[in-house]
Amino acid sequence: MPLKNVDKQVNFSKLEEKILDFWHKIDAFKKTLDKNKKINQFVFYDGPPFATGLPHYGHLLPGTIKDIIPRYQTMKGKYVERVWGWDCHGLPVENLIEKELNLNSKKEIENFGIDKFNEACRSSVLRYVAEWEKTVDRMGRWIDFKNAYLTMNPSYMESIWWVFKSLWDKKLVYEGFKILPYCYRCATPLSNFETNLGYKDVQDPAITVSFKLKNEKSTYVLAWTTTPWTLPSNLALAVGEDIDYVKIEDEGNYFILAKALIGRYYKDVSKIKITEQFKGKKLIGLKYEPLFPYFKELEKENAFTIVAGHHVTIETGTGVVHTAPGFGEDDAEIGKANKLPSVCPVDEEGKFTKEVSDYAGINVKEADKSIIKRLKDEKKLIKHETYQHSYPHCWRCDEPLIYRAITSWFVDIQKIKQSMINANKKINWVPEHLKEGRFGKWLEQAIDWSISRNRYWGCPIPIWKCDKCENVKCIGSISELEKLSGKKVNDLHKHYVDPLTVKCDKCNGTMHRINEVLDCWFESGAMPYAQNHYPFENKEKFEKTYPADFIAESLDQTRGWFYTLVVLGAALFDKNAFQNVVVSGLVLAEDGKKMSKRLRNYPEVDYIFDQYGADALRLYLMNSSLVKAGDLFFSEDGVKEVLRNFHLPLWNAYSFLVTYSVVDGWDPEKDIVSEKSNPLDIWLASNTEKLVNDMEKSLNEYDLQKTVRNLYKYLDDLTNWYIRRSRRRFWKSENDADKKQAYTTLYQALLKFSILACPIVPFLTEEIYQNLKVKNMPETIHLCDYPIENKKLRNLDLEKEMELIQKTTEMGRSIRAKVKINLRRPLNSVVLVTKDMDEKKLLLKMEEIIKEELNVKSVTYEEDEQKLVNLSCKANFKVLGKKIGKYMKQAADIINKFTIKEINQLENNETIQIEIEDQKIELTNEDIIINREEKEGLTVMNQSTLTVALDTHLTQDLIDEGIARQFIRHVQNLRKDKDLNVIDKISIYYNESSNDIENALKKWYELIKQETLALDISKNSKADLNVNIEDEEIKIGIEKK
RNA sequence: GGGCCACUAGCUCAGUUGGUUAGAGCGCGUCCCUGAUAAGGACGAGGUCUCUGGUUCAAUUCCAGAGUGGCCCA
Repeated sequence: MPLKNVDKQVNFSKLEEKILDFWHKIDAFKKTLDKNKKINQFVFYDGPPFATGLPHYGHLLPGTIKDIIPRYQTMKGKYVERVWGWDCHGLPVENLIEKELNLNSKKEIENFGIDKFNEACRSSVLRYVAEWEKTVDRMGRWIDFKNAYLTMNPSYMESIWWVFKSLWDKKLVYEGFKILPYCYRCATPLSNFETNLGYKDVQDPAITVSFKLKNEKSTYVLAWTTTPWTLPSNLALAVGEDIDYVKIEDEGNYFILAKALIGRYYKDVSKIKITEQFKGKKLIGLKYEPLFPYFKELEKENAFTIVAGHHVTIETGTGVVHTAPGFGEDDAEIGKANKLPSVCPVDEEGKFTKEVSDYAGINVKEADKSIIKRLKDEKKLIKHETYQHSYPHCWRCDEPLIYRAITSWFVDIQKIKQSMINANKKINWVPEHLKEGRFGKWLEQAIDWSISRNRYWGCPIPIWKCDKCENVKCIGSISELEKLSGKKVNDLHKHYVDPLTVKCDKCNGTMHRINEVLDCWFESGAMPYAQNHYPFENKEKFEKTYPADFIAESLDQTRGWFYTLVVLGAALFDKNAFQNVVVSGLVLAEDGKKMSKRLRNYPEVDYIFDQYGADALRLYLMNSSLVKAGDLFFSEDGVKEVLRNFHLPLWNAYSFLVTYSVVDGWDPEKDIVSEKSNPLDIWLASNTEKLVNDMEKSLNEYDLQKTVRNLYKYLDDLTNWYIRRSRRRFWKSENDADKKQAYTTLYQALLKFSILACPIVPFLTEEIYQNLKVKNMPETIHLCDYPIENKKLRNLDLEKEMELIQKTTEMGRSIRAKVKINLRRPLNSVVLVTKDMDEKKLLLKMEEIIKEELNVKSVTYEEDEQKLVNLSCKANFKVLGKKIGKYMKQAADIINKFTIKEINQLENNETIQIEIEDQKIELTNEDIIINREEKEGLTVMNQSTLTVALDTHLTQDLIDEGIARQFIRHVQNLRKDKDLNVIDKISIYYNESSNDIENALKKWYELIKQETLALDISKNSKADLNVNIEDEEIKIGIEKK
């Protein structure tokens, strides 16, 4: 069947919607999966997003990458299962439900009922699924939503238990006290990645208080803190061993502080009396009186002592650090090192406990003020300031975090760190620097992973503890729990499993589950196992699909999913969970700020789809450093540009083929010819194979930016060289052999290009394919095999030749521009000057193209370039530098002064000897670079060995032909203005004109008729359009016949 | 405070064994071309390759330090 005519006025967005319908109708995605089912797997894992928000560019970006690579691999014959996943658990969901149910604390949740709360979470966690599916579908991403894994499914959670138990059995889980950032409103510790979400600049009170030394008269050590509420828990003071301290006398009292910080407390340093100066070492071991009475008795246990601390600096405060081991990481470490006790008199909700009797029940932050007031009254407050610093806040409720000792469950990262580092060595990171850089560094300094959360909607930690004895049991499956509890278990959520008790096998006591649920990152990291319900089901399948060949997410997952995948992979199997990872960067708004709904500083995703389509967005995102973890300022103009630079040229090339083939009745079913004799055709075919090669290379390297650029480059060659050069071959009226070859070539090029580009721009290429495909070709482009380079079609010489011709004609055009002779006016000849015989041979071969491109009657060759250019030379630094090293500079000076004679000698492969500091250096042709500079006043251009000169001498014939050509052009414009078809015949009219024009028209009468499809040309008053030919106004007009 | 990345034309970015005329696209200016093209092309202006040191015959490139920005960690 001949090709179907296409609409030149194309709406790409509408077209995409049509294609989407088509895919749905034929179930295209499924067919591409079935094609390679179960053979040759290429394993892809999808990282689960939360469905609590709507998808945005930050999702579409990795989503596009996650679509392109699997599409490509599918076309390479791989079976690429793509199953979606939803992250269901965790604080984001809880937070949302709390707001909706107007619950403001853990107590309120518990009063409300954990069961009701959890069910509320369950029922609304998937609220935006429909929107997600719609958007993901619209962007052209193929992925299976129907079988999506849910982290809240019992089977998924059971696998999580198995994972946990495996870690437990390997002794990789322990319970410990850790100082953790803690949100008292949410009553839960936060993971380190969560903490980091909420750093804010805030002002806190900063007070300096005095600690009275024991056994020394009126002597006080000054310490500084921004958390006054931790002072009741003070158990030590830390000093730097090598820091200089001074004792100062001030109105009968003595104060000790770091020498470097005196200025903070005394404006006039000259007036103060320093009575002593010493290193911090001297202070260590001294005892002081507790500031508050609450833990006085701990003095027996070594509290209230001055100790050494590595973290002490003279950056802030007094150089003495107040130490409360229950409330700071450094403090806790110091406490451990000095065998200090630890106290933590603050409850879950951030209120002081009974131990601190005066403030019991008061929120610690609120207690700050009265603590300060009391210290002031007791004259222990030396200074009260406000301090601005960056302090973490809860990312969900905005309350300031506090640091406190918490019972928490940990994964012992230290034990498996080496395995993680080894696993990382096997991972191919794109971009590469992440491997040893950000991710590698992160692994090296990884601390133990706190995996317990004191929350509700999550996977319960499967640990049961005995009420009476120390016995602890980890349960790793539903059946084990059923057996031990004697109850049927259908659901593993907290409100189902917490009531289940187990009889202690050591003391006959009752074992209850511990309170905590798992960090939801643990669940997403366990996705390779849990999505298959491994090891309870799908053992074989799992083994075949682990590790993944490919994953892609954005940079923020370095500490998230990438990390947890690596941790669990290393812990369970001593393996890397994925082999290749493409890391995408951040999509920022055009103003360089974060995209913000509130600021409306970016166009909505749907708007972009409607206006420009998904292909344009995909290309735009892929053709940026986003695909190498770089940032991008999203710009609507950028998307629009894609339409201009990719869609339209491709569409025009396609519609060009279709338009003419329809006119000629050319039919790809019957009229494909195998022979190619025109160099342009051979070149295009070769160039297409080059593209095949380039695409394969860049896609195998996961370099999407390069991939897109390959396409752009090819498209430019196709439209601006091949088609432009070949136009006439398509509209010559005889249906000769050359024309058939041209159709065949362009057809094949467009078809192959479409197939090559279809993983990246799946819609546009499908549309083109649907028209181009013939019998026995797959029903969708995405079922095609990805092309393999056909080396037989490659013609490297020709590729080079064509480059030379392009260069030559560019130079010629540039000369025309310079001397202001436009291309329409023919010239007698172009003179090509080259000494390079190979080059000359090529030029000879392509003479026809050169003549046409430059509109000259003949091409002549010249060897003596010195008529046209001045020769000079300089050293070839790269070559010569390697040979002679430090003599380079002097050699360069000598070479610069070489005369024509010496240059010629070298050019004729003779050698020249020069001498530098008694060193004899032999110079050859290779060691210099010859510069050619066009002689002034000549119409000449030079690039390396090739010089192009135009003979600008005009004859009457040339002038006449130029006139005729201009006349033709005006007529063609008229045809276009009047929307004539390319086959419509016309009559041409013109009015009175000078003899010059008259003569030219007469002389070129036949040419004009032929070019414009005119039946006749006559003087007629119907001519009404003013045009300018050779500075003369005439009127012309046409009429359709 | 530490780590990673970036810094190249007005804007967005390429630029690998270090080699002397540093590129592309967009934008701007001038011109050309238009029988595939809501286009296309040519030419031009526009660069201390962030700065300072070092290594080297030679540094945009390698090293060290500084600055600015982004991200991450604390």
